[in-house]
Amino acid sequence: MSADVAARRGIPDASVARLPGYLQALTSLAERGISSVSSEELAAAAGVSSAKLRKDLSHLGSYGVRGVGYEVDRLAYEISTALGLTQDWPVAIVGMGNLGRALAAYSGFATRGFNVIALLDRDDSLVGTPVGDLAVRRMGDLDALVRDDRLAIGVIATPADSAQDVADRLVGAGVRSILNFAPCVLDVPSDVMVRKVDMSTELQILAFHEQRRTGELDLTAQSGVEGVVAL
Amino acid sequence: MSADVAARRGIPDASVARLPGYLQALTSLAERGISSVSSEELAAAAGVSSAKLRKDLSHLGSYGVRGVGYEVDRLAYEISTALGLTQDWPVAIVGMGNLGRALAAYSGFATRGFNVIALLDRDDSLVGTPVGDLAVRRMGDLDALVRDDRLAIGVIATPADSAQDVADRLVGAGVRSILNFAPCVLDVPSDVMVRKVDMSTELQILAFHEQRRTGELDLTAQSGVEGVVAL
DNA sequence: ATCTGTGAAACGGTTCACAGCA
DNA sequence: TGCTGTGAACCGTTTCACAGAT
Repeated sequence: MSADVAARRGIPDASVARLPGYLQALTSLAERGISSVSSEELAAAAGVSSAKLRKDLSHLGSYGVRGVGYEVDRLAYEISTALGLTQDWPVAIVGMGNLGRALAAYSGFATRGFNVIALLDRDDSLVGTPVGDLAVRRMGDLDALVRDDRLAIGVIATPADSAQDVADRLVGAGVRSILNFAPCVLDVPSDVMVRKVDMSTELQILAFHEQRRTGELDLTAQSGVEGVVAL
Repeated sequence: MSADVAARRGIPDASVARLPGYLQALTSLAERGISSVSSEELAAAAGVSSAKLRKDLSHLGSYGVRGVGYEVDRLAYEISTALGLTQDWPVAIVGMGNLGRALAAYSGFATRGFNVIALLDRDDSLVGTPVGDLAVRRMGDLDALVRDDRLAIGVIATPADSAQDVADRLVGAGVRSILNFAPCVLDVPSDVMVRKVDMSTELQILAFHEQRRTGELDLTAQSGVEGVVAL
């Protein structure tokens, strides 16, 4: 009755999220002149278990050779194809503060499949300022970018309080994939995909574990105690 | 027989990862003068389902009132305590390239529970350069930072090829929590926690879904076809 | 009447263990 | 023999649905 996930070209989300890591590891292996890997070796390089790696790759097809392993170049090509990186995706970065400028200068974008075609800022006094190879443009240019340059992905690098407004403009212009660096939740239509990157969140998760670790010393003495509340 | 996870103060990883989001939402509500929320409202503000929110909060304790909801300040305090944000965590950023400088200038750190106490770079010619309030220091200062300033969290903002070396030095100095912005896997002892933030990975995940979407048009005509391979 | 807190069911993802192929 | 590809068991997470508190 319900649409079978695997049947409709469906790779599980968790697998998709790991494919870039495999691609990174494969690229690194290729640079070192290695042309063939076992699932064990590639898994170690990507920081996952070999069973997980094999299961992930099985969703793409059968590109390994039993008893031998995977050909590095071939597998890298297949993963690139699965991720849609055989074409270059035009990206626009919105918000030219510290973070936005750092992202604009980041060479990792161009490395694999992405092309920063525009830098935008809501503040018209910044418009025209050169940042790297590009000049800052105004938000109003968004529609033209989507129409003429097939802009597909927007990166929000603004403060939290203008992020929703920027998201609305991106969506209005036809962008349906957003990478959000602002520390807030974006409200977008259900057909728009948002991924969030937030360093405070990551640090807070680290803090949780760090705190647990240092607090452990006091607890080992009296095990089983549950009702200890600090107040 | 096996140690019960929940009994030993164990909050599930998935819940911990969402607590910062709840805290963000609560802070935002508090700023708007709202002092009480239902699980439904808070869940909407944090972008999750209300059932998930309630289950997450239930791991911290019973801080809501049935028939009423949660007191904003109280819940924010409880989550802060659970995350270990009642104390300020000293953080060092390693790598003073574009990204490192942007992170150093990022005000979001100080906002909640973190204090950037040092900026480091392997390149001694950068040592002494002022970046914001701080001057760049040499890697050799790490031991002193851990010993004298209780440095607990290291942020790696170097290129990929020096990230492992930096991680080794951080671990050697006694840092056991690392936030890695370099696009590579770090090899560290099992008691060291690493979290990775990688914008290329995030963009590649977006590209996958974007590609799926545009490819969909061709597939809708002939449903159920599985063996279509682009080669 | 309302909304939290939570067992129980359903789901998705991971790990196991081995059949299948070179 | 060696390593991939995969059904089946397992485990953590999410969702459901309602008992319990105010």
